[in-house]
Amino acid sequence: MTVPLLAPTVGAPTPAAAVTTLRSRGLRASTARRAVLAALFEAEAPLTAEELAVRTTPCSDLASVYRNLETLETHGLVRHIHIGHGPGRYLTAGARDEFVACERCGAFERVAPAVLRAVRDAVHAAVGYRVRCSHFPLAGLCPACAGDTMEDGHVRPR
Amino acid sequence: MTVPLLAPTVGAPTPAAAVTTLRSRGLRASTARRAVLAALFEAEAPLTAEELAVRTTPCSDLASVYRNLETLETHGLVRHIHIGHGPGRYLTAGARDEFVACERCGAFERVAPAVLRAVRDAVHAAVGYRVRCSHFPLAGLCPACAGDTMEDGHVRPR
DNA sequence: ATCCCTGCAAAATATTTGCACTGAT
DNA sequence: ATCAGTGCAAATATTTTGCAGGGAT
Repeated sequence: MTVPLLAPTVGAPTPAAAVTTLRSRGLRASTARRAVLAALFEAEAPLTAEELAVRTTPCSDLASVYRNLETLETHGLVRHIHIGHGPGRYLTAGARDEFVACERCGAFERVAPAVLRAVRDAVHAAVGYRVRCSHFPLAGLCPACAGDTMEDGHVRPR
Repeated sequence: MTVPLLAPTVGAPTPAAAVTTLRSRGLRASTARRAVLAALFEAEAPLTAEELAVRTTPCSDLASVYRNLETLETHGLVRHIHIGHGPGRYLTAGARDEFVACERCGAFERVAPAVLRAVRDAVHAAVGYRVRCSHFPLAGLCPACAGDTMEDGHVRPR
């Protein structure tokens, strides 16, 4: 896939703007590509390739969805995150948001840059790594799942 | 796989101790199981199921390695982590270490609990999640890869 | 002797690739 | 008219599961 790890966020505010960007790079605005872009811009949450294929048939099939997501990602219009063990989830690349994800239920949400600044500083000072949670979210338990945690560290069975 | 998310760390200091634990739980100390345990206790770093299968043939095949890792994990003798996109990596469950992993080169290392306390506090205060980096490591760039980072956010091509 | 555990093969999940054809430019 | 991009099928990678036979207790 060769996703640039720290590509500058290019992004585009609308599908039309994305199409313009594509053309300016010498890429074609095919029906399948437009359909994927439209679905991503309409989506309220990050979508899997499978979900995108469903929403774009008969305009696009799964293999083309993957190929187009890769192309769009290479050109900074799309990016994806990995929530737990599940399939990758794609989103438009406007904001370089970072995420926390619940290991137990798969819930996830955006984390404010300010919070992560503290995280980055602590980890950088300790081990020299530059933390970045925009591709692999910070893992943990969401409030609801953490509420199930008992004193001894077990998770209460549901 | 149903790995208990917050199972208490049982662990065992040696393969022999692990065998004792197995027997006390009514499980059998089969040749394949002993071979997997021996390989994990000898390993310097976390191993993939594939690597374990290679190191244990002809004592154990890949499907049995997976089944045994699951059993051993359920009983708190083994655990695994996910480094980037790669296959899961298994290790003995003695210490409930947490990790940071480099998204670029796959390097990883343990993070001191004290450092993560700061991380956990910051994230819990901000979004209510309880951060835990023992299964999905904190992601970022290792010092070497971060050194390749240029001012504008690009990663310098190699 | 019981039955947990094994090997082998096939399935499941997620993603990638080969190839001939079609549509955007 | 060109050739980037497409659909379809097959391949790849990781992990799981069904089943009949074997070994630990």
